[in-house]
Amino acid sequence: MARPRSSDAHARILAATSELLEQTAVSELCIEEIAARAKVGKQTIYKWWAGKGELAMEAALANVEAHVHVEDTGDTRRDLQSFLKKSARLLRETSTGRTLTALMAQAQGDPEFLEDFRERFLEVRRGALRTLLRGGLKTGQLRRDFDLELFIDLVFGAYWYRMLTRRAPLDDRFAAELLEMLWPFVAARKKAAA
Amino acid sequence: MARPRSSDAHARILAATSELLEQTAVSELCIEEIAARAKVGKQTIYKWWAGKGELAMEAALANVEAHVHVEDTGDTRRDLQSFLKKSARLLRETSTGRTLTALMAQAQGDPEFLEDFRERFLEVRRGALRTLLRGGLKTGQLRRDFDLELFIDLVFGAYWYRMLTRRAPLDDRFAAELLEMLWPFVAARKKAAA
Amino acid sequence: MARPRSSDAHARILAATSELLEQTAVSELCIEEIAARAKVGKQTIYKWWAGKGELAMEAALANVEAHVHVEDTGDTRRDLQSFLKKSARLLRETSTGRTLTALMAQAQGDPEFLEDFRERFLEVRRGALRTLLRGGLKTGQLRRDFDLELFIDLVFGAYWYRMLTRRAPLDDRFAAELLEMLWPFVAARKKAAA
Amino acid sequence: MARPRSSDAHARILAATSELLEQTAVSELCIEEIAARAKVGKQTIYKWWAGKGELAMEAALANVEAHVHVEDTGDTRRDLQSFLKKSARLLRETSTGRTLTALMAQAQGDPEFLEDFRERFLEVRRGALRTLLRGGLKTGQLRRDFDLELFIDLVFGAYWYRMLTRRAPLDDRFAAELLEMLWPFVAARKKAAA
DNA sequence: CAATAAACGAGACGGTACGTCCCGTCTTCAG
DNA sequence: CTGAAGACGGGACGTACCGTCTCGTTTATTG
Repeated sequence: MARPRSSDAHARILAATSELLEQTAVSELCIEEIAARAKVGKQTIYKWWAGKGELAMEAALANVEAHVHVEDTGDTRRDLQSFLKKSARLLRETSTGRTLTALMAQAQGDPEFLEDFRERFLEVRRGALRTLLRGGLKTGQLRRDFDLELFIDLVFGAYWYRMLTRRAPLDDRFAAELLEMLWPFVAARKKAAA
Repeated sequence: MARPRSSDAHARILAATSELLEQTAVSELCIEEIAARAKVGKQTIYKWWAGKGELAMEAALANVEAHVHVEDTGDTRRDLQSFLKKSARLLRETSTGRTLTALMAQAQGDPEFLEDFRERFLEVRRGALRTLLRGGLKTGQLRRDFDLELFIDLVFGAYWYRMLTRRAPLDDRFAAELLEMLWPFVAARKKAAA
Repeated sequence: MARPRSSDAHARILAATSELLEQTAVSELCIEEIAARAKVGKQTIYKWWAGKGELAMEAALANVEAHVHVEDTGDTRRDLQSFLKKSARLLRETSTGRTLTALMAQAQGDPEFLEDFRERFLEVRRGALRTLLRGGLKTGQLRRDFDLELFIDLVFGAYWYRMLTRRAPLDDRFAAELLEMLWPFVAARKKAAA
Repeated sequence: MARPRSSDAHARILAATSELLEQTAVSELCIEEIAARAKVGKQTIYKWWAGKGELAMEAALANVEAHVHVEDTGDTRRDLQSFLKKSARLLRETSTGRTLTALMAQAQGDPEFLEDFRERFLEVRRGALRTLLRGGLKTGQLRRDFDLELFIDLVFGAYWYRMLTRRAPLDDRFAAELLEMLWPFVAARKKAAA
C-alpha cells in the first residue's frame, strides 16, 4: 500500500560509502557525509542499516565478487597457482585492498562484525581453497597426511600479513614464490610413486 | 629552567590507556576518560602525545617486552620451537593480544602509525626470528636455498591471521603443529648428507 | 521542509539565561550551564545565537517591556513625573537592574553589542521621553529654548550613574527630587505669560 | 638577605596591562599575555596582585592623575567651566576613556571592585567638584537651596552616560552647553539682589 | 482515480567528545 | 629569596557528529 523502498537511494548510499571507505577506517566514516553525498536524509540510512559496520560491510562486499570461481583443470598445482594469483590480483587492487583492510580493522573491535566478516568473506575464500585442495586429494596429487586447515591458515596468513603490514607487494611473483615454497610439502611424492 | 615533566602523571596516563586499550579500539579511546582516570588535565596528554595513536602505541609497547630474548642452545629446531611457543604465549595472553590487534587495526587507517608499529614491534619480532634462523644456517642445520623473508612471512602470517580472525587458539599445540609442518622444508637434508 | 525550530527549547534557553544574568556578567555566562539548565544541546544555542552577547540581549530585553507606555494627561509636569517614577521603579527592581547593568557593562567591550543595545533599549527610552517633552512643547508648557537632547542626557545620565555606581537608591523620592531640580529650567515661564 | 622586589618588573607588568586595557574588557585580559609581554613569570603577577581586577585598577589609575587640581580664581562659574572642560578632555582622550569604561564595566559584576573604584576614582572626582561648589556657596555665588549631591550626580551622570553610550563626543562644547544649562539653576539670583 | 500510508529529503534536537585556551598553583633553576 | 620559565589539574570554549525526532513532499497501491 505504501511507497516501496527506493533502490536508487539504496545504490547511492552504497556508492558513497564505498567511495569513502577507500580512504578512511570504518569507524571514521561520517554518516552525515554519506547522506550528503548520496543526497539522502540520514534517516533513510538508519532505516536500512544498523550502523556504520553493517553499511560498510554491505558496501565493501558488493564490490568483491561473492563467489570465487575456482578453476578445475585437473592439474592441482596449476589450479592452486591460478587461485593464488587471482587472489593476489584481487587484493592488490588498491580500492579492494584498502577496503578489506578497513573491514579487518573494524572487526578487531567489534565481535559481531568479525563474525559477519568471517562468514561473508573469510570463510568463502577458505572454502574455495579447501575445495580446490580436496580435489587434489581425491586425484592423488596431494599427500593425505597434512593438516589442511593449517595449510590454509599459512596461505591466507601470508596474504593478510603482507597486506596489513604493507611489507611487500602482493604480486604474481609473490604468489609464485609462495606456491614454490609450500608445494613440496603438500604434493604427493611422485618419485615414491615411480 | 621550568618545572620538569611529571613522571608520575606520565605513568598514570599510560596505565589508564593500557587499561582501556584492552577493551576498545584505538580510535574509540576516549581521551577525556583517560584524563579522568589518570587524574590529569587533558592538556597534559596533548602536550606529550600527538593523539590517540601515539599514546596507544607507547602504552601498548610499554607492556610488551621490547627485546625478545632468543635462546641459542645450538639446536635450531629446539630454539625455533621455543620461540614459537613463547610467541604464542605472548599473543594469547588476553590483554596483550587484544592490545596488539587494536594496534594493527589502527595501523590500517593511519600510515604513520603503521610505520611506527612496524619499526617498534613487527620488525623487532622479525629480527629475532631472522637471527635465530641465521644461526641455523651458519651451523648447517638449515638449508641454504630458501627465501628466509618469505618463511618469516609464513610464520608471522599464520600467527596474525589466527589472532585477527579468532579462527583458532594460539596455543602450544598450534606452535608445535606449525613447526612440524614447516620444519621439513627448511631443515638441511641430513639423510642426503649421510 | 525540515523539522521546525522548537519554541519550547527557545523559551527554556532564554529563561535559563535570564536567571543567570541576574547574578553574573554577560562575559561570565557559562553556555554549558545554560544548556544544562535548559536541557538543551549546546549546538542548539549556537545555532540561533552568535554568542553570549546576542543571547543575553534577547534574554534581557524579553523581560523589559519593549514599548514604554507614556501617559498623556495633558499635564506635562505630571506626565514627566510619572515617567520618571516608572523608570525608577523598573530599574530598581533588582533583577531588571542587575540585568541592565550587565548589558551596559558588556557593551563597553563590544561595539556591535553597544549598537544593538542602543537601538533596542536606550533609544527606545530616549524616544519615549522625547515624545513626552515634545508634547509639552506643543502645548506651551515647556520653554522652546533649551536643548532637548542634552536634557534627556541629564535625566538618563543621572539614572544610569546612580545605578552603575550604586551611589544611592533609585526610588520615587529620587525621581521627585530630580524633577524638582530640573523642572524650573524647562518649564515655560508662566508669570511671563500672566 | 632577600632579593628585593623588582620595581622594573612591576613597571613592565603595569605597562603591559595598560596597553591591553585600552582594547579589551578587564575580564578578557589574559594574564598569560601580560606575563609574556612584560617578560615576567605568571607567579610574579599573582604574588603582588590578587587578580585581574586589582591589576587593572592599579594599571588604569596610574595613568590618571590621582588628584584633580581644582582652580580657584574666585569666579565660581569660570572655575566650574574650567573643571568641566578639563574633565571632558581627560575622558575623551581615547586611551583613558576606554580604560575608565572598562573599569566601570568590570565594577558591574564585582562589588569589591566597584567599592574600590568608587573610593579611588569616582569619589575623588566628586570631592573635587564638591569642594569647588562649596567655595561658590561660601562666596555667595551659588544659591544655598539646592541639593549639592544631586547636582553632582547630574554632572557626572551626563558625562558617564555619554561616554558609556558613545552618544556624542565629550568635547569642550559639551562642557560649555552643560554649564549653560545647569548654571541658572545653581547660581545665586543676582538680579533679585539688585 | 482519489485516498492513503510508507518512504523520502531535509534538518532541528539532546547529547558526547573533541582539541584549544586560559586559569591559578606548583616546582625547578639562575642570579 | 626573588623571579623567569613553564608543567600541572581543571573548567569552559566552540565544533563535529551521533542517533532520534519531526516536518512537508513524493509515489505506488487499494478502496
